Amino acid sequence: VTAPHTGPALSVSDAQSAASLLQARGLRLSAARRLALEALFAAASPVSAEEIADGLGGRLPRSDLASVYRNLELLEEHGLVRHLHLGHGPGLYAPAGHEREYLLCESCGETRAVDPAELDGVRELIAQRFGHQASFRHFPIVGLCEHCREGRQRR
Amino acid sequence: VTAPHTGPALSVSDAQSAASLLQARGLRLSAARRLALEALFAAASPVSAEEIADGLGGRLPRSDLASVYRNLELLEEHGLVRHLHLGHGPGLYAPAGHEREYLLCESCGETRAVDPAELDGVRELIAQRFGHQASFRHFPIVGLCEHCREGRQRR
DNA sequence: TTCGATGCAAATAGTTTGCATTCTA
DNA sequence: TAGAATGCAAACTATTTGCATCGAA
Repeated sequence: VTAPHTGPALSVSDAQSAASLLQARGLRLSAARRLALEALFAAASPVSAEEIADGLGGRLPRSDLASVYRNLELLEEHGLVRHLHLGHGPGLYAPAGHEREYLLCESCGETRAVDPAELDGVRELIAQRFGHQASFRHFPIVGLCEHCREGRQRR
Repeated sequence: VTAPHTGPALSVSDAQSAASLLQARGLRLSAARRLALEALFAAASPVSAEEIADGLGGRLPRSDLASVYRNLELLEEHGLVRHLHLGHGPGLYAPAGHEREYLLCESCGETRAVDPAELDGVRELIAQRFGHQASFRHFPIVGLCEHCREGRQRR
């Protein structure tokens, strides 16, 4: 299965309020945990556990990779974080409030993040046809981007 | 990136013709290679490298996992096989001619395989909106299946 | 002062690679 | 019989787990 978190997704918009929420739920606010939150919210796009452990390449203090994974799991269970996969390679993590869905070009590898509203028509069509309530947050829509399609137009 | 094969997908429909095609291209037809093809074509749905190495649970002779991976890579390069991912867990392999696309329920984990034609409307809408030529062969459309949606209706 | 959380090390899963040996063409 | 492919072992990447120690509440 794909979606592990138990509660609903929570839309806290910064590391500070995420931290408060954890405390309100009786969880301890350790340095490693605070760092994971800061890294997640500081990043413009989803990051890997390794990048978080490395403190986003030195911009933040580093922490242990095992703790990062443990904290990401906990944050996901609490609906503060979600993870996704874009192609192969390590899983990526984003704050739950980071509402983006993805298109991935299988030719040039480019990832395009779009606002969920842009996919509502697609979602609706899928719901009609299959009764399936779709999202492209976890896995991207794979295919050929406009540019690569053109490149293959004539032979 | 996601799609590694170089040539176009080839629609051979059985292990025998796939084997002939390999020979015609000057590749050797070893026992392990023949077995991989037989396993792939014998299976009703995509199988993992491990399942192939195990001879589909004993129905076929087993072969070495490393050779299975090497052969799958080669078969993919030759457009005879493709691989895909349904949720977490090992990658899955199918004959290139196995034209199915997938819907995955993130709640109950059920995978639904559909004929590509059923998704042409969706594909068209995505092409209009994004200029992206989509396929759901490699990653499934994740979401809530009809059944799980109902279960969440009220409450 | 007590558990929850950490850090380190080792284990696990999936996949890839090196190399001597085997076998196909 | 030459070189392609194999089998086995080791390496590698991503992730998880065990356990003694540490630290937040």
